[in-house]
Amino acid sequence: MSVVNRDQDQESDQPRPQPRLGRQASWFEGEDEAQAERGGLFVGVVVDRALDAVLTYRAPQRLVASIQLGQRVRVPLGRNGVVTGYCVSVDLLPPEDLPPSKIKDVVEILDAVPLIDARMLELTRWMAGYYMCSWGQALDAVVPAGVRNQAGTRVGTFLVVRPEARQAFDDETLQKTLTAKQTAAIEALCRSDELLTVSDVCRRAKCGAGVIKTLRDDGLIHTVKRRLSLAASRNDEPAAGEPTAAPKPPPAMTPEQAAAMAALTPALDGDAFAPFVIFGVTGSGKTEVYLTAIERTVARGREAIVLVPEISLTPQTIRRFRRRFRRVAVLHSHLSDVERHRHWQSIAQGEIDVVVGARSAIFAPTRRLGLIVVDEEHESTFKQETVPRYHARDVAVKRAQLENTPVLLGSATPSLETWRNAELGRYARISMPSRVEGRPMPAVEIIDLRNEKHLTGGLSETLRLAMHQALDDDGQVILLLNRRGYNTFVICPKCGQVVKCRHCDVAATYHKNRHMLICHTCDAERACPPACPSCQAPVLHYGGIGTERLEREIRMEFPFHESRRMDSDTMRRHGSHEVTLAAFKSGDVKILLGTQMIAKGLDFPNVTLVGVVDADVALHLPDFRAAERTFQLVAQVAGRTGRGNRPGRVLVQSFCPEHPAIANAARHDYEGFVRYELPTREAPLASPYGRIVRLVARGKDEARVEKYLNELAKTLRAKAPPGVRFWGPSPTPILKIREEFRFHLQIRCASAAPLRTMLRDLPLHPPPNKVDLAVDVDPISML
DNA sequence: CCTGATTCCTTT
DNA sequence: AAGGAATCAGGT
Ligand SMILES: [Zn+2]
Ligand SMILES: [Zn+2]
Repeated sequence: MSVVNRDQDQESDQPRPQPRLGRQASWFEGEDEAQAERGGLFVGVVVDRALDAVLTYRAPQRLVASIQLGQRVRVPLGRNGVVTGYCVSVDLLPPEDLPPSKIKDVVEILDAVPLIDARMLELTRWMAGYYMCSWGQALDAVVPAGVRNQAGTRVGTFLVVRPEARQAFDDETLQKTLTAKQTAAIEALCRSDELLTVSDVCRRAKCGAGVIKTLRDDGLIHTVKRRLSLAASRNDEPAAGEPTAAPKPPPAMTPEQAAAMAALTPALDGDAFAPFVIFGVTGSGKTEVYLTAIERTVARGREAIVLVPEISLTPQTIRRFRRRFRRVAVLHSHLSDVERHRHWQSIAQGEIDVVVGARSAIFAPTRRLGLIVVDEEHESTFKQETVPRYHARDVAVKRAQLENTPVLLGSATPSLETWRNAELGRYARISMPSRVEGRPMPAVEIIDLRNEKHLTGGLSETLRLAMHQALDDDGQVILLLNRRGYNTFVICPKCGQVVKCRHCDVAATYHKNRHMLICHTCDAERACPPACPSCQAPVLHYGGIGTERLEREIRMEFPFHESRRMDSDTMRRHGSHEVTLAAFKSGDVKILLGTQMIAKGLDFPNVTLVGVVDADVALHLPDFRAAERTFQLVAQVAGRTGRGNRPGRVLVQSFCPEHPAIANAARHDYEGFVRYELPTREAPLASPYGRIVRLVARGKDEARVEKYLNELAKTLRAKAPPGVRFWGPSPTPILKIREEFRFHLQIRCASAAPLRTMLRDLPLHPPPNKVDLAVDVDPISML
């Protein structure tokens, strides 16, 4: 057991330092004067509600000595009773415009040690302003639940000998007044270096609890409460079976890697904000550059945070960091509250050099941050789709700015926002255009599905043939199809209606293994209807190919080659991911098929063929980033082959092979794609040329939702500064989700400031009852 | 004039 | 956000 922090002492006789208050009570009058004369400090408190104000409370005398910035406190709030909030400021005087009679007292301090520091307070305040949420909501995103409820700790009661009694015991005057058992108990307490509980003392002094009660009643000893960590052992790290290999000497650098390090080194050794974009093709060795940069950071006694998309947080990735660094914390989304709390504590304690994690790892409470790395910077999973709707990459840049550190944004296919920032010189660009060991980029062939005769089970003849060849040559095959399920729609041939989810305006997907229709939006299931729900026609047509159907096709076509499907249906159990990848790596499995989770950061030297079954999946979605996402996915997958000594082949099936997203991805030509895509964004003020705020109203009463958003749009339009443009209001692409109708309004402007001023008093136009309004700054999802 | 529902208002 | 007060619609 170890004491992790000091909690409220119950009967501590330590004198409390008196607050030194420069009393300038001249403007206190009458009864307010009495209030003010009670002394204390005035603290700004942000409550964990959607309440957009800092409320002032008074810390009474008994709390004055312990109140600190970043602690959580319990405060009375209106008629709601007592609520929890964060202390964000401590002042000698309350704000002048606040009648002192309204100021209430802080009831209790929850954390002996503040959960966050001043820099984190500043970061969250920025988030609240930028993403238009309350400060309290931003703080809630930063401090994990496990830390808030101190998961894995408990409060223990310990015995302490009062100083007078101890003195008397040391002088051996006390002993005369005590029985033998009592003396033994006091002696046990005085001799122990650590705090002892009642049962500890009983064991050591071989006495009963009654003896201790007598000593307490006589005032010779008293009790003290301390919060303890339950398991002091930290042997959950590293993962089982994972030898903590001695740090390996880094491999020799390629000229490009060396050049990248040369560009980074001054920033890594300095103390200034320095944003970089590392634009490196897949296989160019970006990760080695990150590792070397982190090494340099750690060597000067600073910590590094590495952000990686959740799906890339594979054992392979984690191993790479553990091999190189001793004190690594990995923060993935499946940690328990206790594990998360323990990691938070060790990071805050300075016991960790490198934090690797997904989105929320950007809030890791490092002590002396020296570097932030955001790998796969373009990934949309860095955007949180619930309040606060922050983008971890952008928060990373802001945090780097506040903490004066370099930040590295790495990608083979940078987001257009980041690319433009580099073009404008806001970010320094480091290019790594060639692969390590001079390996060529794989040849990518596009299969024009319009010319393919037989397209059974999603596979063209060309792709089938290529698979046979690859497998006959003892190579391995990866097939990507970014659609789960067996059939992606069920349609009535008579009336043309698609069977929809009962609660959403979405076509239901047929899952054969469960023989059910499942909604991919709300996960609701429904039985396969015996007849058309609209016109009662008895026969329904099942169409559209998902991974489950593709798997069946592969099993039939290649019965003697082991295949494995990897999507969120087959990877439900924790660890199955790892098992499947291990089976593929060992060569037992020859064909790996699945959704985009197979496209990330995996390195299989024996893969000689990668097939993209339907490159058009995301291309026609009603979203200005549809082409960008299609390009990114195809380009990422194309980089997954030819990493070993054998040359790789990539086949991409598409109905629109000449689309620049697909054609440029096939040529591994990022800049070619950018030259096409960027100009299409400029006129409509889409990102990166325009800043976008998206307002989404939703509710069960469709007319009510629509009416509210229309009225809101009207009032906003009336006071819109020049240069602000409105898109909508219109129904969202998915009109209904979980019985709620949704309408949205996009507001775009070349710069952020007019948007901000216009929306500053959005709270003056709140939605009516049973309608909710969501404000999404820099939206990623448009559905 | 009473009842339940809905909207408004405040929070330090 | 959430609770209480104020207001409203409709029935006796
Ligand atoms: Zn029908
Ligand atoms: Zn649904």
